[in-house]
Parts: sequence; C-alpha cells; structure tokens
Amino acid sequence: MSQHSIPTFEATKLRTIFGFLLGSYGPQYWWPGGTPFEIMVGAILTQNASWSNVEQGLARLCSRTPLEAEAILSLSSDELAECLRPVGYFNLKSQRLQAFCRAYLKARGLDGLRTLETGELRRFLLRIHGIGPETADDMLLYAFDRPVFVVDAYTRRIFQRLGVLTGSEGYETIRHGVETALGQDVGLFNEYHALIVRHGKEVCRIRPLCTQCRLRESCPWT
DNA sequence: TACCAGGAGAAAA
DNA sequence: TTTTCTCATGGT
Repeated sequence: MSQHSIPTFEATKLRTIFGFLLGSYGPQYWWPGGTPFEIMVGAILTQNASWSNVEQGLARLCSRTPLEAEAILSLSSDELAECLRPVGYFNLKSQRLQAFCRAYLKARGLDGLRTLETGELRRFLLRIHGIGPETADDMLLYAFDRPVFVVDAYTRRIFQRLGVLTGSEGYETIRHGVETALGQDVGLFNEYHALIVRHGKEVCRIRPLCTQCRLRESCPWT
C-alpha cells in the first residue's frame, strides 16, 4: 500500500476494536492534566518519552516558573533544559518548547489559534520546528477538540496485528482512512487514542505473547 | 544488563 | 525518495 493510495478501513472492525478496548479498560479521561496550553506543552515533551518522565519534568518546570509561554521564553535555553532533564532529550525539547512558545505568542495565543479552521491550524502547527504530525494531532484533538485521529506507534502495532494495516501505510494514509471510516467524532477519537495507548502499555512491547497482559485470555491480538 | 518509551529532523544512502 | 542516525533520562 503506497502513501498515496487510500485504503478502505472497515468501520465495523474499527468500532469492534474500540468496543473491546473500552469494555476492557473503561474511559481514560484524556488528556491527563490541565489547560490547553499545558496539553500542548505535554504533547511536545512526551515525544518518544514515557509520561512518568514528562510529569517529573513538568513538576520541575512548574516549580521554577508559571507554565505560560512568556515565562518559558524568559528562561535561557540552558535553564529550561535543566528543568526538563528528567524528560530525556532535554536540550532538544528545550529548543522545541521555546520555538512553540514563540509561534504561540505570535499567533496571539489560544484565542488567535482557536479562530483557525482545523486544516489551517494543523498546517500552522506543522510549520513549527519540532512539531510533527503526531504532536500536531495530539494538540488538535486534546487541546482544541478538533476531530482528528492520532496515529502513534501503538496504533500501527495494534492495527497491523489485527489486519487493519499491512505495515507500509504512511501517517496521513492511516489518519485519513480512520477519519473517513468513523466520521468526525471528537469524543470517539479522544477515547480511541487514549485506549490504544493504555492497551499498548498493558501488552508486552516486545514479545507477541505477554504474560503480564491482564487480557491475555480474551485479547484477540496477543 | 539491556531495552524502549504517547517522535521529529538531519544526514546518509 | 527512502533509510539511518541522533537526541537522553528513567523504569522494568
């Protein structure tokens, strides 16, 4: 399947998977924590990092300065990196977070960004250095309540095991395919991504059979 | 001791 | 255009 061909995702299958996850884990009440700005900061910090590390970094940052764009930019990149040390990639994320804060203020903050149509807002976010498709979609869905399906490594893994994906599909192909199949449902996308992450953490990351997965008797893909 | 986590961008092939 | 490399702490 090439990046440019549009696969047909079975809505029934996608909803069956969702129902299984929701029945197994219940609502996840994402995003964990805070204001839209905090959610956007968290989305940057959690790139290829565990949320527990992000929480430690956020706590250090909040103990140093208010969690606001102006305050974050008032720190030197080294000072910010030191706050973010527990997150990992702290030098990288210090620069990415400040790049985001500059763009955020230039766009007149939350009020300015909220006036943008979803596609326009997505393009704005993707132009910021350090914000790729998954981070942008996390922000769109969880900070702006826009109907966007977030694709992450867990999504690819689970959908591939279940035969929804072949493994060669690109990010936009998967996102567009799921959105087309399920319709523009913010609540559904919010819960679906959160449940996929929850299950991804439960199921062994390496072995196909996970002895720690509490669903191992009924889980259809382990 | 290894391995990898709610990725993204640059460099190399 | 596609693949590989780099960034880095903390938990298991």
